[in-house]
Amino acid sequence: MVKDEVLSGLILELRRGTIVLCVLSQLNEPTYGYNLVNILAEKGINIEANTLYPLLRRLESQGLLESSWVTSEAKPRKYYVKTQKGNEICNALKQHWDSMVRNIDRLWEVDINEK
Amino acid sequence: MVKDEVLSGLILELRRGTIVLCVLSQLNEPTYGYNLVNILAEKGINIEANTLYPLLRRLESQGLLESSWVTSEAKPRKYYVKTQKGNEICNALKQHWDSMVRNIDRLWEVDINEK
DNA sequence: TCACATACTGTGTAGTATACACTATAATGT
DNA sequence: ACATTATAGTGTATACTACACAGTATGTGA
Repeated sequence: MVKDEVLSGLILELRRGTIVLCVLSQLNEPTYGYNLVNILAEKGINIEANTLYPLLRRLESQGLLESSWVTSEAKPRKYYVKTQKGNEICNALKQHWDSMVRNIDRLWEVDINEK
Repeated sequence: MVKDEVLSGLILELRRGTIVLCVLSQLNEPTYGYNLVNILAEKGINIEANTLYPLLRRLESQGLLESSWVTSEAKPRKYYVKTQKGNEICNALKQHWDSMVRNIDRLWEVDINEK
């Protein structure tokens, strides 16, 4: 069905951008990528590991996250955590998100003054 | 400030994808592009005309919209309206949007069972 | 009548991001 | 031994938005 293809493309686009918001929201505590995938999945947000890794690196290069390797555990893991800048941006982004959500909801309200 | 550049980039990405939803939501009645820009702007959603036009064409090529030129008025205008398929997809997308919004909201809830 | 703003649609290009397939390795369970 | 899971990484194709630019017609003020 072609309809489904179009729809899933649009859904893909919808998710886009929100992923950063999701990731940032969870990184108050140092967390490694693989774990983050699971945390988000539990909360209904599915993101592929190989989509997440480049994202984490990008956010780090933008100064929103900082990372450190921990080798004392069984497997070497790279822990990421929000920087102060990351925190500020996360908050600003969330605020923007909330207002976007309100605006979009309003689009479905019936306009009483129509015409 | 570099922070603002990063932030506006992320906001850009956040908007992305939602634009289709916004546009579809308003096309129950035949409307032309320029007018649609104004309608959305009134409702707090700003989109450049030259961003909208390619989008309308794309949605038409995907079968979600259909268009017709109206030349009887002062200026020739191209009116777009949702097709039935467009309507179905719009509804499905909105449903998906709502559940995404709920999931994301939940990310900010404090987890009582933490640890 | 000239200039300019505004209404209206269109196109081309660059930047950037996600998805997905693939590589790689070590531990753990069977 | 072998399969699976845990863990991180890279490269490429695809697709979209933003933005600058093009182009026409109408109305308006000087």
